Amino acid sequence: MLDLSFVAKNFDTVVARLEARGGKLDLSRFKALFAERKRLHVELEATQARKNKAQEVMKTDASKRAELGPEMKQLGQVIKDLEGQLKALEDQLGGLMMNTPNVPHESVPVGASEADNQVARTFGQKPTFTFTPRQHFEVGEKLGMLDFERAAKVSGSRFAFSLGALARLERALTAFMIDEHSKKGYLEVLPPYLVSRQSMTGTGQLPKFEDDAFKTAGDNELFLIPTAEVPVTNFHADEILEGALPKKYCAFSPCFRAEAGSAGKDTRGLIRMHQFHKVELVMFARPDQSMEALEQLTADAASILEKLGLHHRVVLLCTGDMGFASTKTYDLEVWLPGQGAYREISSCSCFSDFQARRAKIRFRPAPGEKPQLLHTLNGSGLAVGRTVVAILENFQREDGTVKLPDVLVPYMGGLTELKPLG
RNA sequence: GGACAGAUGGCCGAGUGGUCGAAGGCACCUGACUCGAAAUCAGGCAUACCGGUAACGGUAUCGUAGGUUCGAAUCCUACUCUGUCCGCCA
Repeated sequence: MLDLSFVAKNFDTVVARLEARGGKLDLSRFKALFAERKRLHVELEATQARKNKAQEVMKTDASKRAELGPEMKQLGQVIKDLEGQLKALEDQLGGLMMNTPNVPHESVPVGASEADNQVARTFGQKPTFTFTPRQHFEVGEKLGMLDFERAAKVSGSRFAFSLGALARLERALTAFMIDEHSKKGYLEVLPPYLVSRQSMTGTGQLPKFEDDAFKTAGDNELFLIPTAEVPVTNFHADEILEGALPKKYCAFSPCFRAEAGSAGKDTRGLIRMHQFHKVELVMFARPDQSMEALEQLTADAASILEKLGLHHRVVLLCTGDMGFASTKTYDLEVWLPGQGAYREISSCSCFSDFQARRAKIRFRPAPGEKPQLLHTLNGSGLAVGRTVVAILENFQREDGTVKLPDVLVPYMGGLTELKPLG
């Protein structure tokens, strides 16, 4: 959520920068609502002050109580009315702001769609093949290790069974990623996979994107996490962090997404699932250091791809392609030779104080100083399922086997390649 | 699922319907003492908004939402959360 008074003071600038995101956003009511809120607020306070003065008299002079009583009661009613009006206004204003995305950072290129994103850097080169590389689902099915048909029978579309060494590969990748990040000072966290409405609101998934989430039926409403970002960022909700920043966490979790609105997209394979695994990096940083933190976090995520030997590029998203809560985002896009395309495997974002304001996460700049909102960041480090995809497509051989990256061999119990299940 | 207890400032914790924005302690800040530190002593120290250059003044906030009352941290109702015990359970 944006800061109300900041928006009020810099209205034209804020609107201009939000419009760079594209889409429709109507803030025309903002100014009128804000002014009316202020007027009501002043009036309410003046009335309350009058009542408090009279109250003071009654407190010391009991004889006036009977005399002033009825008038006080009436004043009380006026105050209640004003409070009601004020609350209605604040609800409207709040609703407006809850559905308003973050302001893009000045270093973000203005653009309408992913076509306007900028490639910041590239690692490695496209591998060459002496045969036509297959898509990952063909490789997986040929190995007998990937089963979409039975998953459809059991759960429906956008689910998969992994079997044998491929299932193990997913587990190995997870352990590898967490070990690498732990070495760099990220504290491993195993978070809850179900969270409250409040937590989903804190990180910005709600109220605007409720359709994208799975939630439990029944009285105890809980949401299946779409990413570990939600529980791990909210880990520090309503807190004042006293220690050194940035604080760094990494968390493995399954992620659940309804994928409403992506019907027809990536219908084959593991790219877009209702359930997938992800190792997430989360940082809490000082506002004056959050941009450096984003560079660091992005580099830390990319280092996994480097160690796996996967060709990829780092893309700076333009204003039109960023997520709702983000002020600046880098995507890591890995090369998939089977698809002949770069695909997102990690998204690293700085949210400035947008999430911190919603979730009330603050820090104390120095002992004795006032707490202030900090900046939150996160990024995938990496999406595990898509990493499996990348390995299958990049390291496949003509005979259908797949060479495993050297760094994973210890995690695979010495296994160096995937061979068809016998 | 059943029974009971609780929710107060950064933390702990006291609190009688008006004298409570709230005792006391810890932490923190400033000063004194000291070569320096510790200890000790003195003072300061909640947040947000409004007005004011400022000093300062005003308003709200004691889990959340309501209610009673001229007046609520204090009484009533509902809700949420936490703790303890019992049951069930990986």
